[in-house]
Amino acid sequence: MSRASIADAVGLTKATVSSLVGELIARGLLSERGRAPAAAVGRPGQLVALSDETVVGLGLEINVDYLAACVLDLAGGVRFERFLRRENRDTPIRDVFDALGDLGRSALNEAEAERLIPVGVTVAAPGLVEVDSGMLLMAPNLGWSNTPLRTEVANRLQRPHLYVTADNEANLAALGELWQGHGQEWRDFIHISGEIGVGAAVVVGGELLRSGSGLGGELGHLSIDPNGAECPCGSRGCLERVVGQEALLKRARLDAEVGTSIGVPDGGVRLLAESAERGDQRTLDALAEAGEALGLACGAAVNLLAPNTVVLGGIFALLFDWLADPLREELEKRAFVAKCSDVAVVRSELGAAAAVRGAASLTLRAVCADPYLVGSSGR
Amino acid sequence: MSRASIADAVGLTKATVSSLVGELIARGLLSERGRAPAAAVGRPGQLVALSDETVVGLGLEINVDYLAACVLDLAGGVRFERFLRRENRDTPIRDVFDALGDLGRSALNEAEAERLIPVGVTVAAPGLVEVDSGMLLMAPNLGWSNTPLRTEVANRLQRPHLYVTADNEANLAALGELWQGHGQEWRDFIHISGEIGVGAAVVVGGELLRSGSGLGGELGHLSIDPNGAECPCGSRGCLERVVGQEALLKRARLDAEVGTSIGVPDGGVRLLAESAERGDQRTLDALAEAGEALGLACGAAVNLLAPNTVVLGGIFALLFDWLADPLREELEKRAFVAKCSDVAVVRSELGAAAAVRGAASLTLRAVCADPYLVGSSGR
DNA sequence: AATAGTATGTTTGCCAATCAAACTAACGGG
DNA sequence: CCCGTTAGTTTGATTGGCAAACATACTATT
Repeated sequence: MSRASIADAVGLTKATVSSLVGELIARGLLSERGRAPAAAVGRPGQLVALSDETVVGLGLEINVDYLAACVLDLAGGVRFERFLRRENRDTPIRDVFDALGDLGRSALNEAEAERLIPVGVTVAAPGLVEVDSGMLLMAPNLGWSNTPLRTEVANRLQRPHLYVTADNEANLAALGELWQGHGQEWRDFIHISGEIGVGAAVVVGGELLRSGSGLGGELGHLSIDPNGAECPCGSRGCLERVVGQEALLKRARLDAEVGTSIGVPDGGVRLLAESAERGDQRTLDALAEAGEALGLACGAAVNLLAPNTVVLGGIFALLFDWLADPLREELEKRAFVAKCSDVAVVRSELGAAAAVRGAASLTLRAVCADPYLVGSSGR
Repeated sequence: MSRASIADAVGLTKATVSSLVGELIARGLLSERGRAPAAAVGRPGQLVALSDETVVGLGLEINVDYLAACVLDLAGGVRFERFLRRENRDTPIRDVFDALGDLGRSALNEAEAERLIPVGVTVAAPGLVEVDSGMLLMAPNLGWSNTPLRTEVANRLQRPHLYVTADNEANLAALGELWQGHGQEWRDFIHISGEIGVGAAVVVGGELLRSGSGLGGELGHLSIDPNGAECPCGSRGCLERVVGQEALLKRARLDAEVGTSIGVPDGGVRLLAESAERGDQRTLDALAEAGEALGLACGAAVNLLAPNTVVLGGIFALLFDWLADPLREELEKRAFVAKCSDVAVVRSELGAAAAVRGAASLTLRAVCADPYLVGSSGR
């Protein structure tokens, strides 16, 4: 954008914008990018854009069956991204953190080798995270509880000046989709993260919904059949028992094979997708049922919140083709609201990468919100 | 509060607060109210409070079986409140508006007789309201659609300078509870309005959640039994078919009697409450079942949004004693989130009055947000 | 009763963010 | 080659808020 168009968009004067832009360029957050394509008449503007050669954010993710790291620059460029397939359930917690620390340090090293300045780190985890303290209070699918996520990670990165934040994986995935994917256009959407567990995050008006308690988003434990099978959570007929990765594998009778594929990238999902691709009936049935169950659950959420889009993320992004139609059909039936306004059901753009990307973006957003952070070493 | 404590609370200097308070007193929005009760040491502060003798807001409500009006002053005092029992379903729409107009005008007249200055009007209606245009797009329980709520009301009030707004009844009831009831303490709650239909509104962080489309809150059409009875909405097993006022009456076998009681204040609910009071088994069963169904539906909402409180409003406030226990029990079972943080289930403080109160408050909030509105005649 | 201590509210001068308006710069078209 | 048009900058004025000193009102101590 040119200075003039920025002034127009934010409602400040050209004069004010000019001086602010000047300051941000001096700090290296913005850079000039040639002239605008001379429109009709008048002097063409100087384009300014977020700089891609100064500040970067690091995102880290601990999930049940992988670790991930991602470095993003302000312009949205992915400067580093690596997934490390790894079963994190039955290994000692400190081994997991050691592995994540190694991954994070190598990401930082690569960034610094390119003369980029990391300004912060956000750690995503599949469970209930207390943002202020950086504690992972409870992660049922990981089997962890009361783990000091932030300090464990911070201690291993060897960058004491870096501010480390921790947040919930489902929330960060939605933010990833919001900032890196098409989220800005949707503005009101529900992002469903299918992994071993099933989570959801709600974006209203381009803003992530955060409850006071930091909990929420437990779509996986929505009861879709009040008299259905028992769930360890104490309820019956929970969505997760039908559409969670392990439930899907079991229902498709692929759970025997998956044992042999631990350590294979995208172990379980890959198996499911391949089996569906081959036209295996049991798999197709399981997926159709899952789509229907998701539709029922989404119906509840849509009736309550009336988003304009439902985004299928995580493993559901890979399985989208088999889930979408039954989901839409059920949603149409169940959601009163969907009769007045169209609700689109779409595949996540980032898939399993959404959460790390969101994590990396979150730190960068903090810089955008307060550019004085840069240079003043962390917070 | 004294000026000093305000300064402390909002983070401005005493100097700044002093000058702002001065301005607001000059405009008549604040007034001094004697000295503070000399605390320990030091000079006691001059108390200032929102003035109760200048500005008032008018709230109007159209519901299925009544009309209502309410005048509130800035201090939260109810200066006028009247409910008009009236069956609005099978009467001509213009008759309804005429009656509402009369009610509104008499409210304004009384306010003006007390030398109060009405600054705006908000109309609540049980259906989908497009706030910008003031259109009632659809009100299934009223049988109306595409009714120009705002202009119809504005034309009948004979106060062309007054700005009239229209909004959804469930939303306004939640705002009423937020601003006039205990909502400020809860901050994160779900307000359930039981009337002929069942609606819900969500408050997160002291802020009402509004979806972009203006829809949402259709808790009544949550499917609590995917294979249950058909609902006119096209789905099956909708909550409203079990807990809506007419469903309750039918299940309690009181629907024959209710015909004879049309025109009686609180017709249906009163009957239910009295019958339950008498210990009528069918009524008690119906209410227990309803509580259970509400618990299941709330479980879904709680899992997703993790509020700390669920407020039962509308007719559910009157029936609270019979609904609460089965509701809590079911919620406990169904809501994963409720296991980590306590979710209180409480009776609405304002009951059926919540929506008009919220409507009246909403206009006053507009004044608080922009005090320059006062005196500059409407907007 | 005088004095010290503490907290409230007001006055004063100052600063930084923003604006309006005039000005310079860059481009296309008659 | 000048004119209209739009982009960006310079200039001086306005303003919301701050810090610090002051006046005020009350309690506690001597």
